[in-house]
Amino acid sequence: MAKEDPSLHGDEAETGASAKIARGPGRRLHGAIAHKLGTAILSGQYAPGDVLSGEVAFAEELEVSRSAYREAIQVLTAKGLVESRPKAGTRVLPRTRWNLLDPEVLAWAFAGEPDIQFVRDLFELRAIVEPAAARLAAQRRDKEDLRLMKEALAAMRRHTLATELGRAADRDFHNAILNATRNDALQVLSASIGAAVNWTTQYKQRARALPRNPIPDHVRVYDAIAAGDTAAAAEAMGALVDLALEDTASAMGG
Amino acid sequence: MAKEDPSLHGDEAETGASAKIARGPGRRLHGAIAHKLGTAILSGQYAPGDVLSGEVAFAEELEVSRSAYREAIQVLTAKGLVESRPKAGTRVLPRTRWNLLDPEVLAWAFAGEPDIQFVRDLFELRAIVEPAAARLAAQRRDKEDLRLMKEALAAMRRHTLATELGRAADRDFHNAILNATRNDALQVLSASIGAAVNWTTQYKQRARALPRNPIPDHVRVYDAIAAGDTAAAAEAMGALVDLALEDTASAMGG
DNA sequence: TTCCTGTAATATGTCGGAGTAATTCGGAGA
DNA sequence: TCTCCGAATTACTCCGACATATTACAGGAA
Repeated sequence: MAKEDPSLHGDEAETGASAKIARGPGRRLHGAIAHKLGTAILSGQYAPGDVLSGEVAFAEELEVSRSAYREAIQVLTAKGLVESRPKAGTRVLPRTRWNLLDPEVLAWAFAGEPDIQFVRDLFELRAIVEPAAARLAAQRRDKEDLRLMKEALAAMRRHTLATELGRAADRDFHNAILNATRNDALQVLSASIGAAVNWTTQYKQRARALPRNPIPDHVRVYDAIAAGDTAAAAEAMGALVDLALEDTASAMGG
Repeated sequence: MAKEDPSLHGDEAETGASAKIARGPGRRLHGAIAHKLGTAILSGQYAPGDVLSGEVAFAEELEVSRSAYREAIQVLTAKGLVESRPKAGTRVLPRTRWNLLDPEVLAWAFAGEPDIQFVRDLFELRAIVEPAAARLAAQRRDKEDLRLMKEALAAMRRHTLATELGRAADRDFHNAILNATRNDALQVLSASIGAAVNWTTQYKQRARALPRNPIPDHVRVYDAIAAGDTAAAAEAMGALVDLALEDTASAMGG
């Protein structure tokens, strides 16, 4: 088994052979353990049905207390990744039980090499949800919503998408649209997917610099929403996500 | 899974002095605490920004050990409901941070009197996602998928929706459709929403007996998927969820 | 007033042990 | 030989006390 400690932290002084857990400044110990186990499960290192070696054995191996290990297991259980029962141990649940839309699970899924099929699924879901969100936004937006969108759009123009500020403005733009839908469930879902999908942006940028100027497409979405044109808003947003899909697909070689 | 509500609310003789936790046979202690706190938060008993009284104080009040309390807090933290920092206590996070699509959070939201607006949001999301799922299913289904749908449909005819067996067949039908989409993310999302929405079925039935025969509408969906007619499948499924929405809305007085 | 620093309050991490539930395996009966 | 049943084993579950780390807050200095 690979003893690789993927980017937890390099500031580990000792050269221990054990897979010791090093926690960063902000990160809590059980959080670090949960991250380690979560990424291991999401990356397929543990298959569904596998049992994580006993509580005491595992805690010993990681050189942490059983309490810390247990709290980490609680987190994984809460996300539907594992289930632990007396005598039987802690087993990895089938994939259908996982809360794949949980932001943290999504982050774990993208921590290593993301599964192409899963990325495709997410884009597909996004292509379903985002245009519908734009349609609702076109129905329900008020002046304040439009002001926020316009502001974000201006910021996107000033800084390009190549800068962190520009990407933040992009997120602001989409958040403003989601906010205008007045639908909490939709908002949470879309934010999760959006964050995960944006994780793939790094791949995109690695492949080649920004493939084209995305501003006009954003403006089209804004105009349609401002005009209250539901069909046009959905159509324009659909084009926007299709664009992102193409770029990412070509960058990932899918 | 159909988990019966162990109803740890009603069977409490004591009045007010101590909010003692009574856990059912299968339920673990920290699970019961998480359920109690989760429903309290979802029902608005704790507003975002409120701090849950100190760890020791709270554990004492509930007459449980700190370990059990802390593990419960880990669960809530994992679902984005709360955040705890040293000295500052455990605070309820703003609603936008909650994982509203988590099955357990959804269950908590529907444990008491469900928020009308939230129910409406969920139905809206369902009306977006399910037709799209049917469209994908029409594209990608194979013979095995169709066989499962047909089987579920037959079971729905035999038992009516008034029986538990009939409702199980209804779930099977929808699950078969989701399965045919070959999209894990979509599947998880739709299953969560579907389960939550079906929770409202009890309200529906309380208002009046089945308002109309839903079988023909299901058959329309099946026929469209079997024929590979994407547009018809989406349209038929849209009609189905609209029907459910109307029934529930009138039953809830919304 | 503003900034800094020290302290107290509170959550986090650790430990070992008792309790409990479920799997497993052996034995009895058919 | 097969099935059923009970007891031992085993691993999770819960507990309470102790040690540590972090940080909000207050009080003093510039």
